[in-house]
Amino acid sequence: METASTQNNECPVARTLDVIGDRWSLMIIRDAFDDIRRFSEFQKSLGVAKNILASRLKALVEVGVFDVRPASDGSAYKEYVLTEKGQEIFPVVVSLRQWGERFLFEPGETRSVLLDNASGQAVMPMEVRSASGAKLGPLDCHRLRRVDGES
Amino acid sequence: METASTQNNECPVARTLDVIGDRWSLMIIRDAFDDIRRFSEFQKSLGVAKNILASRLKALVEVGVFDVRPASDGSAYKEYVLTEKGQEIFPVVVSLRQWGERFLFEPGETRSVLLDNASGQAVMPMEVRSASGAKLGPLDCHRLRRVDGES
DNA sequence: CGATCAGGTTTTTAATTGAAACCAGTTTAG
DNA sequence: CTAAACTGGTTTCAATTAAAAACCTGATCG
Repeated sequence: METASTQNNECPVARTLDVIGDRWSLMIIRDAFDDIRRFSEFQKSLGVAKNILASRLKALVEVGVFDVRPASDGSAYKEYVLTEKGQEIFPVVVSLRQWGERFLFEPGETRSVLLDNASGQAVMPMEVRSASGAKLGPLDCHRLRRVDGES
Repeated sequence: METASTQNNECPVARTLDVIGDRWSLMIIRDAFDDIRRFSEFQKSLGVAKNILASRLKALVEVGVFDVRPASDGSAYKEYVLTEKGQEIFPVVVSLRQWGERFLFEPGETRSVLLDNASGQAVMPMEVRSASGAKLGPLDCHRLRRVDGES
């Protein structure tokens, strides 16, 4: 599944894409945020071939994004639930969603929107911010190669 | 390139992944945020086959993420620069990066980090927020199907 | 003028995807 | 209690896609 070129890459973006960056993984995770847990539910929702779904779920479990556990309804079947690591993908999915909402829909076109349960209002657009809270664009940042844990 | 199943999907996440959700597109865009502009620079940075790079750049230009224009150094060659639509992918790339930094590196391992030019400090972790500014987790939100522009 | 470089395209081969059939264990309906 | 249907897959095979390498055209450099 992983390519040797990106696997040991020191760029975190590359590593992330290697783990969850294929066509279906992020769709599966999106569904999981919508409380889908069982194989057949994922398959119905996504329309993906069962062999592909099986291989993706297996990979996502191996990498620690999902846990497999007995179904909560007491049946003998399994369910796939996001680990904390998986839940923390939420900002990625929301930023993908917001970009699509803004640039990929015609005015008047039907779409699904993400609402805050408490207020019923749409969530805020996500922004990159500096330590002091200022909004940062791509030109306000730079990458630096660094060893973690250095003094 | 696009699948019929996701193309007319009303889920913005699905549409976004259809446009920029393949193995290389987001890597190309990440490089663009790092001021890479020319074909040969992308190729050298990514190590991707030239035909794949060419097809991705072409698709990304068609979809309005990149503009092609004459090289800024006055030579007869081209360069690929992000449109506004492309620049707005920044939050997606940063959230991918931050997830990878947090979950995909061992302590002490070399990585690249993203710093604010002004302060030299790392950027803040991205968060999903409600209209009132409260941090929202996946359980605090729900999706709703809606027609845009309704009164 | 010849060599080299930028920016691809074409060809060929390898890997991945997806559809469909199949299958074992589980649950439900009668 | 038994047959039918459902769950969660695996296997097989055809078709699509990706990747490597060779090739090509025009631009630039020496």
